[in-house]
Amino acid sequence: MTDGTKTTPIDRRSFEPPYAQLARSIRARIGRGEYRPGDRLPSEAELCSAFGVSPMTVRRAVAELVREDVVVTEHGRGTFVKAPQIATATFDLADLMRHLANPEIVAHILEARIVSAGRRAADKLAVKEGDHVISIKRLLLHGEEPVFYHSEYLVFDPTRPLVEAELATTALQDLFSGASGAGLKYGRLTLHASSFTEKEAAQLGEAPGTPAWVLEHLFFDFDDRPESWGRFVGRADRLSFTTTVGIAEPAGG
Amino acid sequence: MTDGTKTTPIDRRSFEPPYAQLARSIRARIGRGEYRPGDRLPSEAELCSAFGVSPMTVRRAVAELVREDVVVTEHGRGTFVKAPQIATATFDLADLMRHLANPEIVAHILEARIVSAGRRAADKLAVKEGDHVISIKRLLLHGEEPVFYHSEYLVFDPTRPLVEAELATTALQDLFSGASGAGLKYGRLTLHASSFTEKEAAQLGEAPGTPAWVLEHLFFDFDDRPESWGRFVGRADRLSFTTTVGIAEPAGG
DNA sequence: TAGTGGTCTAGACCACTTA
DNA sequence: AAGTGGTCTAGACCACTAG
Repeated sequence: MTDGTKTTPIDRRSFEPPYAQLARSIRARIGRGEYRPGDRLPSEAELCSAFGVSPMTVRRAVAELVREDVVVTEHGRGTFVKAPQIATATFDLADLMRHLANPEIVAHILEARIVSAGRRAADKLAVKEGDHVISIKRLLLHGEEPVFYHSEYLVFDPTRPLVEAELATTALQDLFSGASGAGLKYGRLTLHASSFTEKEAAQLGEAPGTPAWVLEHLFFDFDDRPESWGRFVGRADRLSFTTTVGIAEPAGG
Repeated sequence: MTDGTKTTPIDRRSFEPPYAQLARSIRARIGRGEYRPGDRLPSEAELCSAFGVSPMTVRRAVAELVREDVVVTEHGRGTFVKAPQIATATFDLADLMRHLANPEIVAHILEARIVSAGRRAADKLAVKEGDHVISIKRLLLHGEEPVFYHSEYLVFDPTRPLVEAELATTALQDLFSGASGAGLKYGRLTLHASSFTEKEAAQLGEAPGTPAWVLEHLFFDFDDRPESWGRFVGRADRLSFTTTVGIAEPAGG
């Protein structure tokens, strides 16, 4: 560094690769406040000579910090430390998964039959209202206690293999990890804050109007045709989504 | 490729760098179903010779697809196409930002004064119950219409510069982009599905019990001390979070 | 013009998997 | 042993920014 502050050297015998050590070292200096929001980091050339690594290695370390939203690079000017921002936070369904991946939770099929598509299902699945679709209702149980209600509609097409796979999916893990999705190209997920309908409340043994999460999913095949549409519904107060912006871990390294 | 299928060659005069062209090309092949979930991609060496680029360039392209959760690499085995997974979806606050970054929306300060910390605020801010803290209440208005209510508590410490910066923050943009956060190291954000309290409902002109989003935020300084704790509250039915898993865009390239 | 990040090359060595 | 991804080197040229 140009300021003469000691830098932790790279340990080439470590299991941790140099780019990761370097990223951790810079992250720690920011975390200790040695570089403050708005400050410019040493240039890549300086970092190269300070740590004795090649440019590509430095770039990889910096790229990692950029992904973490801890610094921002400006072409021709330098790399600058960012203040933690609410705006760029992301929440991931891992929180939901921790909740549901519990092996004690099982998916119980309440109903699986052919029905006439209602207006909304027909719209989502790009079929005509009244056309046959497959309806599957599941209850996700933790022991005796229902925790999520799942309602799903599948396009009724004997030439498509999705249905069998879906019906076989009683293990919740598969439902989420896409085991039945080998014929699917992409899906759109929407997270709503809502409250239980009468029907949902009855299934879950809750009061209608209780705050609820709704995770809606719509999957498409490789011809961009909708294949399935459904929603998970569960009590709001048992689940929240948490994330961190800025440098989460206490300063070290 | 080994199967003899035509590959789009790299255009070196394009504004789009080779690694991006290559990533797009592979993504398109997956999107067209030429590589299906579970299939192995050509090895990096094969991609190098097929596209006439160096190993690092191939790796960067593949790394991009890994980040997108479209493929997974397995050391010593190969790179494999993944089925779209619910489990790995992430939602980002950009949706909320689009909602709030509207220049017509302004933050109106309802109240800013020194109060005694209640139990919850004291706990979050690591002060004693009854200690002085600064309370700020804001109403986020779209024209005449209130859309979000914001309640925030700041540690009362004249040696800390945060307070002035926070009070000056009437522009909502700053509140989110961390303009007042130059002295902050990190923050924890939590997203709840909930419903309006009496007080919130009154402020927003809604009925108590209406479904609502709550975005809670807790920020720490460079000594890992809590600095501010607060929450945004808004109607649930005006906002949802959407994301995509798998290959979103129609096949091309 | 000098300094910065952005990209790429053409190899190298290693660790892991499979046969 | 052969093939795969994981990492790194030591440069190169370019585009952008600033004085």
